Amino acid sequence: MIGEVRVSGTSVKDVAARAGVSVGTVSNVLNRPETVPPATVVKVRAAIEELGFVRNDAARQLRAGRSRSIGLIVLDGGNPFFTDLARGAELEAESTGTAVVMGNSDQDPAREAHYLDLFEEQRVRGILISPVGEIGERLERLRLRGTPAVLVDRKAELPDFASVSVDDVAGGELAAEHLIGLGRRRLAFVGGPLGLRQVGDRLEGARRAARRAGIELRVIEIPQLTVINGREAGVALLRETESEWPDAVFAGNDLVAMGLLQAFRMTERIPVPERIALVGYDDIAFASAAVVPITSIRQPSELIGRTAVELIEAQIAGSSPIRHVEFQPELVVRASTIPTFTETPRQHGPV
Amino acid sequence: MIGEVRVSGTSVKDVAARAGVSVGTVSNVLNRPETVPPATVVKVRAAIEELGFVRNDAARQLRAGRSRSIGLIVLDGGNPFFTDLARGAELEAESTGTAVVMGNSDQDPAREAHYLDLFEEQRVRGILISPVGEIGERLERLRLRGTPAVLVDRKAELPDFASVSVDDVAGGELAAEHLIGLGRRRLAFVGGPLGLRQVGDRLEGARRAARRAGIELRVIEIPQLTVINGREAGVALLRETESEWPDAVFAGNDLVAMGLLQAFRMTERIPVPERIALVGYDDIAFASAAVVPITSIRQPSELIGRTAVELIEAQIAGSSPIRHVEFQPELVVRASTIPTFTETPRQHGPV
DNA sequence: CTGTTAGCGCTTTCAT
DNA sequence: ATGAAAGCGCTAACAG
Repeated sequence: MIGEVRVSGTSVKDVAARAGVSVGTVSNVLNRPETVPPATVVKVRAAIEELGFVRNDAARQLRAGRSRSIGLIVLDGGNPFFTDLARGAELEAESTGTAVVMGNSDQDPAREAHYLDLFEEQRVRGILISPVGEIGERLERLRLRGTPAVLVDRKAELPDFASVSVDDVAGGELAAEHLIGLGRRRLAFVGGPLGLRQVGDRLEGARRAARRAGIELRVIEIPQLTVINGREAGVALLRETESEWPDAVFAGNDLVAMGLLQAFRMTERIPVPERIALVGYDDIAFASAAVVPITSIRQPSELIGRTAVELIEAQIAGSSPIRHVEFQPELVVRASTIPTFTETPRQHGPV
Repeated sequence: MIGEVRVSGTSVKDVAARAGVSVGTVSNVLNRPETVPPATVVKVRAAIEELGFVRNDAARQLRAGRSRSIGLIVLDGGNPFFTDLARGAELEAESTGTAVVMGNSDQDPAREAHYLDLFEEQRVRGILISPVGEIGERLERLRLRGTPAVLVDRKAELPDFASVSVDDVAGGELAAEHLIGLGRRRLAFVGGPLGLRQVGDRLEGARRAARRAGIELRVIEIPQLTVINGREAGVALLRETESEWPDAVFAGNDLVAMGLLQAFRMTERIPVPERIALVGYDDIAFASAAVVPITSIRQPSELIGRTAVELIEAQIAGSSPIRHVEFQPELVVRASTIPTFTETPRQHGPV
């Protein structure tokens, strides 16, 4: 039924015995084969093969003091924005033989703390985190104990913290200016929680643009940036008398925009963009494939991931002149704001 | 600039010294506080706090012989199907204090092997894998050395292998029967690589249904099940003379279906489903939000993940009566096959 | 109830 | 070029 299962694995000692050499030599074959005579290498490799020896990483790490992984904590594992970011981080880390392990906080501070503890216990090389709340202090303690961290998708408040962010205020302005430039006058922002920096900043940017144009900006807060919450907000909105409706909505991210779109198109039949124009955020691959392709604010997700890993490595090397990188977002116009706009697929990315 | 960084962390020994107890007691406070007098616990906890002690997981694992993680290897980290599956696995694992670490093989056997090696070196509790090719032998060796594995999204060929799968042949039949039932007579299957079991099975199911109905099924193979490949296949298809076009396409998964849809709607203006009907596979959340909501074959992705973790745990416990679980897929009809169909959002799932 | 100790498997001096 | 031995930090068995 279940077959022979060797409970305790074979160790370097067994390999050494089998090959008729010492454990030191086995270790050398494993880590610096060039320092060992070819004949010995062959012998040892054969023994490894015969015994089915597999190096115990825990022992290795214990000895080394640090693991060869980088921890990544994201706000929403299901959001393609973070998936893309993670892939960028992986690609960058791969080149130095480092693995990226991802944890999903789901915007829950407790889960966030849990992963922080876990990663610290694992002695990861560094932590990339898109934080839920204020964790400067926690990260500072971490650093003092030897685990560097880099904030991703959020600018560091504390001076000596590395971070890779995108200017969300500018992004919010881009979105609102685009809508206002289109002649829209009844703007609404749908997103949340507003306490989340990214969301707050995007709203702030939109507010500035609205103020400049002398128009109002209605704020509809939702608990999370998800399709479901977007759809619910959309349904609720449509229950109001039509004269109350906005003529343009800026969604906190593309998932919310997709939810709103579903509500507008399904529950009722509100033409987008004719009756209500819609702008999302992140430019995830699926935004261009939506019922109505969604105008969005693009963030260089993969690049953010890559850069964050670079900053970690720089911090480890201790030769870090760059402490903070901020990218600029970019407006990508599609049919959800301009009716006759020819749908264009996303230019880059693997999808 | 970078502040004091304590290179070597504090250990149980330091904590013991600080608290004026022995290391054994510290360990007891950490692992079995109920066996230690409250006063001592307080003292030790205070010392831990003051020293900023963080348990070294590598040492713990070395001692324990196994880690508290489960490895998951997926074919496509960007595919929401696998994201959902991973979340199911995490939720299930969480209850026993186990972490799930995910590796993305991207359908590359080399990357797959890499993660397999990595996970084995890490002495994970078990491995969940959606394999690229035939790896029965490799998994058998793994099991012999003490690491159980469960195939996910694929039925095990070898008798004594646990697996959690969905009947892809039945899924393919469902899709094709639906299209045929709608009166379509020129069917095409777009997907690949055909060597990938899931893809091959879905095609096989479609073939059976077609044969039964006495109609042809054209096969268009693409290198990967991605939006890009789907789009390219769609564009190529439309370059043929119109009389050659199929009137119904069954896509290997929803990503491919979305790509095809983009091609049909953008490059040219082919009405879906009037001119060409379209069925996808997986029923990812985004399928219902597509330009034309996509009819799809639903797989219980989260449940697959949960179940796989259960099977691993059962295997570890050695009390496993169930070795193989197979779920049945389900047809979800949307506008991409029935023109007047009222768009329905996905009923379940968090998005 | 608490302290002492052996040892998990590996790497890395230090000798030979 | 290779071998012997120390020690990374933790836990559990055993002794007191």
